Amino acid sequence: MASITAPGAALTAREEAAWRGLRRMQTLLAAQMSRRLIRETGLSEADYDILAALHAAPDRRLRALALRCTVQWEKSRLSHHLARMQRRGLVEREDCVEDSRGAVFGLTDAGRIAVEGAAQSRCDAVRAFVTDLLTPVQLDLLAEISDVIMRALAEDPEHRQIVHELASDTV
Amino acid sequence: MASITAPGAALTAREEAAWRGLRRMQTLLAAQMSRRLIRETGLSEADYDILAALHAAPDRRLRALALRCTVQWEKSRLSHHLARMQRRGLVEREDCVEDSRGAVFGLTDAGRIAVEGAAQSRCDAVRAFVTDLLTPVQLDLLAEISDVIMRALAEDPEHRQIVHELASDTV
DNA sequence: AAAGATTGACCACTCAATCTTA
DNA sequence: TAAGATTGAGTGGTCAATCTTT
Repeated sequence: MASITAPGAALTAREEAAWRGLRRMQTLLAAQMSRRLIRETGLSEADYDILAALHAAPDRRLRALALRCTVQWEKSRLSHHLARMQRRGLVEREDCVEDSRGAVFGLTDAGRIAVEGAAQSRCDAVRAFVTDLLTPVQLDLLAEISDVIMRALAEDPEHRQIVHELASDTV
Repeated sequence: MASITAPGAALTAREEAAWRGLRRMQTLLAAQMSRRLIRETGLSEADYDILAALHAAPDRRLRALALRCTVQWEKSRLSHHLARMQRRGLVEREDCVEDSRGAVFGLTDAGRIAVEGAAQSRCDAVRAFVTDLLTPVQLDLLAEISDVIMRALAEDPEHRQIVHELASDTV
């Protein structure tokens, strides 16, 4: 349905089904996962990603740059998000000693408690909506498919800049 | 990495890999696809979904309600988005004759031209980033996986309301 | 000049409240 | 009162411009 007269060649039914299915699943999954986690833990997935990265770091503190490599966000997004998390008391900002241009962010006690409390919820949610539903074979295949697509995206000129930006760092 | 002490049971490496892979792929894919389509066609994916639905409709016009069933959006999102598209001259709003509460939206000439011009770009982009990269077997499996997850999401109480809202309509 | 980071304007989405008609 | 739709406030994201340090 809804296949407009495509001069070259339209998507086959198989392609359309795979693409529409992927899109709808992705949207719904993200929306519901997000609502559930926020309700149960007070943290968004974005919050969790940041806090988990800090939690795993040597001294529970990381440079903004290192965080950016981990979560792979635009730098302005990271900046805005960290500012909001700081206001909520989840992280704290310090100056960077080895490079005064830099910024270092550390977990506050509240942040540590929040992320530790959220870990189980997240795990349960992932199980309920993804991993428990698929056979081991499907699970591996899904990882493989994601990987193939990711690789292609990484080669797209659009993405090159970001990769390049990040590549020039010492993490 | 970043697996915080989970009391119950943490995700296995296999699960983490599949989940993280899926999330990152999904984010990157959406972002790049979106940038590419906007650059090439001036339409976002959301725009395209709406215009394609209208284009496929009997008289190139649909009630907001029918549109909502097709794209499965929150009603406020649809309302805001249609208002913006109307401002851009892509759709036009009329009153609904059989139910004065309703709203009917139709394609403008500009809208028709835009969506017809975008069809090929969209098709190429889907091919380049998804369907060309996968074997037929992977493609079918991907559709199947999406379907399984969608089904589970649809059973979640969170989603029930939306389904119920939409179910009470005559499309 | 280039790199690390921040800022402000703007856009899109969600939630809850509202308005109108059935 | 409930259904179809709109509205406004609040949140999170992008882009481009900026500031400071290297």
